[in-house]
Amino acid sequence: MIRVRFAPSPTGYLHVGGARTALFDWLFARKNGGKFVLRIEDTDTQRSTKESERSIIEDLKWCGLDWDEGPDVGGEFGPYRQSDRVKFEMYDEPLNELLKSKKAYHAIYEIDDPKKMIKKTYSGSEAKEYRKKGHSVTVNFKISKGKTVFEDIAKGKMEFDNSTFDDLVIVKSNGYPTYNFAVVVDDHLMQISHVVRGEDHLTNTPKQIMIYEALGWELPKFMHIPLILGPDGTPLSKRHGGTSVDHFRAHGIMSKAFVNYLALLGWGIEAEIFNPIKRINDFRLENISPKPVIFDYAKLEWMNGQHMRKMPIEILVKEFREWSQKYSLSSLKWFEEASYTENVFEICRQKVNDLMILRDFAEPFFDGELNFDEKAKNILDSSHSQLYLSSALTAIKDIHDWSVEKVEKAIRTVAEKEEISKKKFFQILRVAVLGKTVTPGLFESIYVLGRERTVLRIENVLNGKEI
RNA sequence: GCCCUCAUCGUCUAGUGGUCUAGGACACCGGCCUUUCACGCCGGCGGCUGGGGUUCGAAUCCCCAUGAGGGCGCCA
Repeated sequence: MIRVRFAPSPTGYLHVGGARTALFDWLFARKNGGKFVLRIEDTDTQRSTKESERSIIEDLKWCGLDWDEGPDVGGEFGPYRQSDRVKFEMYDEPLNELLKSKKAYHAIYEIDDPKKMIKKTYSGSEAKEYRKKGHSVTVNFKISKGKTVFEDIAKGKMEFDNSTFDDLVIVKSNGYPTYNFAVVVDDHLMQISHVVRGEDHLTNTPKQIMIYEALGWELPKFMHIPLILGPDGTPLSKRHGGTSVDHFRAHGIMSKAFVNYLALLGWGIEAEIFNPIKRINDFRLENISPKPVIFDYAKLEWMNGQHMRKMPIEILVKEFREWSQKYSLSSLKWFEEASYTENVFEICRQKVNDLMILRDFAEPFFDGELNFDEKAKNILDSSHSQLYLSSALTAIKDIHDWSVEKVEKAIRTVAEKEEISKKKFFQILRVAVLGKTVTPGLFESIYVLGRERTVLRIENVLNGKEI
C-alpha cells in the first residue's frame, strides 16, 4: 500500500513550493491507488497558530486536493496534529528505547547559558534533578560512526559521511520532540511508504535514517523535489511579488490555472494547458525535473487567461462570485440577472487574464454611478462631443431588432453622416456609455448593455455637468 | 568554512551517442486583424556554462573547474 503525506508546519501561509510538493504527493498517491495523508507539524509552540492551519487547509482544498486522513477528517493512524500526538505520549516509547539502548542521552546545560552543555547522562532521574535545579535539559541522539547511504528516487544514490553531522537534539527542553525525531516516529507509525518532500530536507534525511536504524524500523522510500526560486534565481520571496497561494488567489488567479502551472513546473509532460487531475495516469515521480525552477509570474498570468477563455461561462461566473465574496470586492446585486452577467463576462473574458482585471472590465456594466477618469472626461469635453452623442442617441433609439450587427451598422452610419473619424467617435461613445477608454468591443458592449441602459447613460452624459 | 544537490534559449521544457545547422511554450521584437485594450494568426530574436577526456561520432558518457540552490537550530 502506497502512503504519502504532506506535512506543513502551521507557521504561515501555504507557500507555492509547498503547494507544488503537496500536488505531487497527491498525484503520486492517486496514480497508485494509495493514500494521501495530511499531518500538521506544530511542534514549534511559539510560532504555530490555528489560523495558519486553517488557511493552509483552505488553500490546499482550493487547489483541488483532498486527503484520506488528516486533522479534519480523522483516520486510523491519528491524531494528525503533532501537538496532539505529544499529548497522547506517542513519542515516549521510541524515545525511551533510544535512551535505554544508549543511542540517545540527556544533555544538561549551564543554568545561565542554555547553549553550553555541561554534562551528558543516560540516567533519567539524574536529568530530572538537574531540571529541578533550573538547568535546561534536552535529549540528544548520538550520531554513529560510518556512512549513511540511501537511494533518492530523483537523485539516485546518496552517500553521507556521518562525521559531518553533530549529535542532534530530539527532545527540546520544553519536552516537545524536534522535527527530525517527530517525522521519523510519525512516518513510521503512520506507515508512510514514500516520503516525498522539498529538497531543503535532503540533508535531514541521513539523520532521520540513523534514527530509523537505531529503532530498527523499516525505511520508507525518499524523494526530494527541487525548490522554487524567484525570477532572479534567489529563493522566491515577497519582494518578487508574493509567495503564498493566497497571494495569487487574491490577485485573481484561478485554481485550475494555478494548479496547471504548478504541475507544469517540473513535470515533463507534453502538454501546456491541461488539468493535472485528468492526467493522473501520466504522472511519474521519476519524470519530475531535478533542478530548481524559477517561478514565472507572466506565464501563470497567461495560463490563467487561457483557462478563463476556455471554461464554461457559468463556471467563470461562479469562480468570480466566490472570489469576490472571499475578498469582499463586490456585492451580490451584480449577479441578479444570470444571463446578463454571463453575457457581460463573455465579452470581457476575451480581453483579460485574471479576475481582478475582469472585475475592472465588468464593473461599468452593472448598475451604479459611472466613474469618469481624467482621460474619459477629456474625451467627453472634446469639441462637438455633445452633437455626436445626440446623433448616436437618436440612431440607437431607432434600431429595430436589437443585435450586435444592427448596433454596429447604426453607429457606423452616424460616424459617416457626421464626418467624424471613427476612432474619435467610437471613443466618445465608449466613454459615455462605459466611463472608460479601455473596454470590451464597443458594439458588443452596447448590445449587451441593452438599449435601455445605453440610452439612459448617453442621456446622463448629455444632461450632466460633465459637458 | 564543511557537506549535499543541480546545470539545454531570459523562463519552463523536449532531447537519453548519429534523425540536432537542438523542437515546443511563456516573455520579448516585428507584421496582420482592428473602434480602445486585448485575444487570435503569421514571422523573428534567442540556448547545449567552460575545459579536458572516451568515441569514427557527444547536448547526450567520464573527470575537473565555474556558477546556482540547499543544509550544517531546543525552525520545520
